[in-house]
Amino acid sequence: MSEEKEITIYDIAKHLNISPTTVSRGLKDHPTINIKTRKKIAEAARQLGYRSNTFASSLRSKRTQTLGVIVPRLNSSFMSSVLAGMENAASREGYNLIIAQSLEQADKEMENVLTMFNKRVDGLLVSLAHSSENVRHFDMFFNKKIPVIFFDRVAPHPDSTSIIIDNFTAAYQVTRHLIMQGHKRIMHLGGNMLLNVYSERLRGYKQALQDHKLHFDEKLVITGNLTEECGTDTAKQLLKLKPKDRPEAVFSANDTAAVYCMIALKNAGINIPEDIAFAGFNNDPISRVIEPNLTTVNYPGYNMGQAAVTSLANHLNGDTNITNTNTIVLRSELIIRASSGKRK
Amino acid sequence: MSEEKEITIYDIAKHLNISPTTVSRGLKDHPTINIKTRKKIAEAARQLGYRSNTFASSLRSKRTQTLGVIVPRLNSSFMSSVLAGMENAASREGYNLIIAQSLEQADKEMENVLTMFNKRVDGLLVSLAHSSENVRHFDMFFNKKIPVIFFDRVAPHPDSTSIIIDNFTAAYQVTRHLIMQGHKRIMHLGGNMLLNVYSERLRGYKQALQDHKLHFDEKLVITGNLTEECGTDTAKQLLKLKPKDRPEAVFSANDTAAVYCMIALKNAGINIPEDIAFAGFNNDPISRVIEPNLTTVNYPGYNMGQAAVTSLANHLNGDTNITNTNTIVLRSELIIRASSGKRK
DNA sequence: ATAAAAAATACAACCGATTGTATTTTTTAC
DNA sequence: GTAAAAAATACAATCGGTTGTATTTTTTAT
Repeated sequence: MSEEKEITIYDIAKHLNISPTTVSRGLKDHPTINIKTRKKIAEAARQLGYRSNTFASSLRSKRTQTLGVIVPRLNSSFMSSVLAGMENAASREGYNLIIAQSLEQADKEMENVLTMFNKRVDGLLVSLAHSSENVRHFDMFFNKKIPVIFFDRVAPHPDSTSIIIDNFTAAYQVTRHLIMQGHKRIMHLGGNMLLNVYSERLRGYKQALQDHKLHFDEKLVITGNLTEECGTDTAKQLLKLKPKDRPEAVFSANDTAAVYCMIALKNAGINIPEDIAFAGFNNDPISRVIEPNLTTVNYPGYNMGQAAVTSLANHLNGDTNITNTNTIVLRSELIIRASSGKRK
Repeated sequence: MSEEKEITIYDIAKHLNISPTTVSRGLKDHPTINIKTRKKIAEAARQLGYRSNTFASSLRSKRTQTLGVIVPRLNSSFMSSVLAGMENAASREGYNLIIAQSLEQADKEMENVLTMFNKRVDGLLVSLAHSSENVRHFDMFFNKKIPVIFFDRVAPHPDSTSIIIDNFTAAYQVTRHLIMQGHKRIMHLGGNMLLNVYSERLRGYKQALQDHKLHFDEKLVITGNLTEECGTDTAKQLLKLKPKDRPEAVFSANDTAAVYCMIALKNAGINIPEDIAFAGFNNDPISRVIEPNLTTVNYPGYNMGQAAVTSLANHLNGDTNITNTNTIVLRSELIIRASSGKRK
């Protein structure tokens, strides 16, 4: 049963004493091949353990049944959900995923794009790196009309579709919720404002303040990289202030920073939410472990991954044409937990 | 700038008036090609908008520069670290990753194996599904001498290498630590004992008890799927017992179950570690958020991913021969935190 | 200056399937 | 029975790199 050598159509041809052409056509049920011959070929193929060589055939055809995925980092709770959803949909649609990470670096992202291009992926799914200031490195895809879908961290481009949540509205709702809970001086801890996700959240925050006649104070907006350290540092800043100068609530653009900020404040004896309320973004697992549990926005990563791949696959199958679709907005939801409770 | 026709090495050759062979070798920095020629080729390639045709290349070289990865689930903290490490190493070694998840189902795993086989991956990296009772479905790889590396959830096989941590010793250390803290009746919350990782941890637990002259009580071993729910359920069981019958400490085979068990117990007014101490496994982010912080074992996922890919790549490059390597054991470490403190 | 060694480049076969065209075989029509 | 039409099969070029070996060019040694 051990097969040392790869079986080719030539082996089948020799075995049946017919030509390779007939075998090739027979294997794909070409109508000019006698039906009895086709049966014999199929039988021989199975018997000999033949498997088609996709490279040889792809040399001509164009499709690889492979999708490229480029993400900033693989190891975040959100991204791993996205990938799980993508893999699930891809598997269902008969595609494979080639995955690469940009590590937030624009040059690595460019490199990844090139690799995907050379690998002849049928389509590309991208969440942009921090340092990607434009999307010109995707032009090779656009020029060749290979579909590109941006998700989460997107950039507007006429030839591509974006899949996002409504960050503006989500942030608006978070902020409004905090306001409704009686908090007036609300701080926003945001990310890199060059990225749509963070700038939109800031915009939602501002709009909510304005709509509720609250003064927008520039000093209450801090931007950082939203890591653990960033959260801890923010806590340090807060602790330097006199208690009465401290904001009454903090709306962080992600859960990680919120949680580590909370931990540091709690260690300093500050009560949450009585002294300072908190809200985050993403609905990471840690948001349900921190005490008090963190109010946050559920970010449908799994669905986003599925949606992205499904759209792409439909486009490639010709079922729908994605070039007419500019943006797909997924539903997110505010999850209210104890951290955003009322003031004492 | 729009390129209708694909540029090939023949076009570059003609353009520079040299042979296609030289172009081919020049493009991959073959040392026998003059460095000035290489530069000229690279320049011409960029100018003409050349992209390598991987099909043609794979057809001839029989190598796809692609590694297959099959994991139970993509969206866990540990697995996403592993993948990040794998991607990092793969990128460095010039390989791409095709990733699929088995969702813990043996039949899905078999399907994935077949896909990877037909995609002609150069090697396979696998963490086994819960329900995989044997590894016969990998025989097509073994027969063809395509290297397979198992990591984390492994099965012994003469033709493959396993990359693991020393689960036995790690569990031994956790248990010993709990004993040293003064805990005597220690419960073990374990996973599917058909999997090496969980059976080894149980073994380490037992051995530590024995070495410290503690009686092993079968009733103190519970097995489950180690999910949040499993943790919560375990807490319910514990709460049903009379306080004096409760174990003094719980050693859970992962952090998720430990943390959710702790949360449920805390909600019921039980103090940790004064009433019951806890220790987990994996060093998930949640272990540093739960209060008290969870004593656990740091599981070097990122390193494991890197090590797996690096070994595979070295083997494929012929640098080392992996068939002589049975097992690679990575260092793990006990991380002592407050949850395993002394009894009141 | 010349032979030997090393470096650089070229030749040509090859990987395995596809496809337009040619050839052979079978069927149909008269 | 024979020519024309239809069906079935075969030939040979092709896709675009790769690679062992041969050839040419350059460098080194004597």
